[in-house]
Amino acid sequence: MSTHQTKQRKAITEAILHAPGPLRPNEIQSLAQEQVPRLGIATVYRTINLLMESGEIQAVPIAANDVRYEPTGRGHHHHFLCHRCNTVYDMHGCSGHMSNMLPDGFEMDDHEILIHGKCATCKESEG
Amino acid sequence: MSTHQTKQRKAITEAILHAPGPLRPNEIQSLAQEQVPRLGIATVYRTINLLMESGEIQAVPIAANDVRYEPTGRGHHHHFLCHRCNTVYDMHGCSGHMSNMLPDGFEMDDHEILIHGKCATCKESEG
DNA sequence: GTCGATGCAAAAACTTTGCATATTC
DNA sequence: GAATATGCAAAGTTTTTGCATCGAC
Repeated sequence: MSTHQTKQRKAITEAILHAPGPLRPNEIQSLAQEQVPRLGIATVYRTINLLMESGEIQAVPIAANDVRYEPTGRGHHHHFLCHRCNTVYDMHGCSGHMSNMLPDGFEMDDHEILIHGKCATCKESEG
Repeated sequence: MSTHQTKQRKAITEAILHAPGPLRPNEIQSLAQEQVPRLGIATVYRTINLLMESGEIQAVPIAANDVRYEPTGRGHHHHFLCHRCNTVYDMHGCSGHMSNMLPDGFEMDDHEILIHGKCATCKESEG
């Protein structure tokens, strides 16, 4: 199965690529609608699933009923969730010592870290 | 608002408490139905939300459309998701050096780590 | 007996699918 | 022109809410 390059797919891919952190499906739709106003949510979900299967993006589970999507290929990084503004930020500089937690006989492929707290912007505005 | 002690709430709480790792709502229902066969899913969700508000349990986001719930008070620990059997295991022994990733001006409250891989049972059975 | 909790069913929210039309190659 | 992609609407899922009844205190 080959795929066609459409303005919808381009707008969706670029929205995800240019975002500073992972986005929710409805956020992806809103951003992509700046390029394609009539873009439907079904196309967003279909495109998300295609991009997931092709490995171009990945899901970032943040909380109950809150999954966001980000491009693969930003290098190894982790995430910060601000509990005031609900933004997820990318963080770099993982020290990587995880294997001491691994139970005997378990095999690790990957790991993800989510830090919870308050971001600099929210700290400033609220003290 | 005070709360009543009911066999439903007891069964749900005990299902979560006695599980070896975090559970999905439908898994909680199935387990609790061993004590209360007519237990409805609405009661499960209502109880999950109550227990979350009171801080007795917490959500563990695992993947898109996969949140599980576990008791607080198991001490600091993290999770392992087996991609063969889809079980989530608790892991202890976090080394805890996260702050080197924290951007300037950000404040960290907590962190969670999810390791992906293959568990010992699946490794044995599949090689 | 009062107030909170439950079960069921309806509603809301989120995600996927079917299908006629439109777009890409 | 053939094959894929889209938008819309309908169907599936998951989670929440309304309400009459039941159960705890």
